[in-house]
Amino acid sequence: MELQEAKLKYIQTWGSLATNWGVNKTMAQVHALLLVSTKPLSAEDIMETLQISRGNVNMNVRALIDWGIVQKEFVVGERKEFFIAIKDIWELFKQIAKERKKREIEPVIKVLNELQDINDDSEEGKEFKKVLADLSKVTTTVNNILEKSIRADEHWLLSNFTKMVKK
Amino acid sequence: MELQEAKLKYIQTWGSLATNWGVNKTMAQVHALLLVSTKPLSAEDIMETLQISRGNVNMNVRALIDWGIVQKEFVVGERKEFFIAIKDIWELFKQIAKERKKREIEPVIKVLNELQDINDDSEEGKEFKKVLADLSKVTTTVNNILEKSIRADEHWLLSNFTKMVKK
DNA sequence: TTTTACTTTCAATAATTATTGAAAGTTTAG
DNA sequence: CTAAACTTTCAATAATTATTGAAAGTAAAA
Repeated sequence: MELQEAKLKYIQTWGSLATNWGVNKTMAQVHALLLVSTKPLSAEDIMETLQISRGNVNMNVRALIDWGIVQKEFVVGERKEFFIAIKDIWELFKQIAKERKKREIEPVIKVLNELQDINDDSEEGKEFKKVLADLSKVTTTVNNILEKSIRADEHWLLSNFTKMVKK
Repeated sequence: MELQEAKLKYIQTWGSLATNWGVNKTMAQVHALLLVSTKPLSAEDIMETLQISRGNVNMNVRALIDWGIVQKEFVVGERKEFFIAIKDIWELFKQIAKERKKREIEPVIKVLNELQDINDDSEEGKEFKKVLADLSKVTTTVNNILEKSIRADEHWLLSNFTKMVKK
């Protein structure tokens, strides 16, 4: 397979996989494009390669910057902005873990806590409390693992994960 | 807070949280409803409680069964079908892990493997191969953890997770 | 200051995804 | 067998989400 062909295939595929996990297709493609680009890209570069509008590029690049996985970069002699993606994949993994924790896990923990105090001692009430408590336990455990992963360095992560899997 | 109020709030909240992670709102609500119900529910029960159509109930219950987290149950003397959700939260967690692994992680690994053999020894080619290799490494590691978790019993999971977090 | 080169915003529109509900299909009872 | 009680399907429609593109905003250059 040729390099350019492989890159395009990667970008396309990443986009369609993303939709399976509820991620905007274009956002995934922009990220994939920046990830495999050897040089910083401008909004125009992205527009051309992905055949999308200026507004769309702006929105999605902004979202990626919000996720902390893309950064602005200034090129000497150029007035416009360029963008690059974090290339260190473990760093990328940690950054995504951090954001998902904040956006997805923490709100769940908050809600579960709010629901805890129920004034009901019936059998049904007890069962409901049990379900809530169990959900809390799993969620908190997942949260703690993410927390730890985010703070860890690559070596710790790999060795722990590997240890876990081997045992 | 009263029990019924809390249950409804839980069902509602679960639905809106779900949309943040790309899960169909109704599907999440149906699951939440079955999870906190002390008895099996019929399609009609679900229709009434969530105020949705028969077709919608059928589609979403089917999807939940597909995910392996809801089961059909037959009630003596009743002709129609009833549904119950897996109540063991660790079992639920494992089942979801299993399905996500199959639906989301494995396709990624497949694509990354397909892209590996590129005929290009330029600097750019090497960099692209490096990105692919790194993506493979992270994905495979995550896959292995899920694999192990799925096969583990609750005690193993908890103790390992806890150990991991404490260290 | 004015012009130029850009970025951002957002109402309109397109594309996608979810939902309805009635008709068709299936199974059990009589 | 036929009728009744149920489940499933799916075309039509509603709701949601993504995208466009032109206008407004901003900042550097002249």
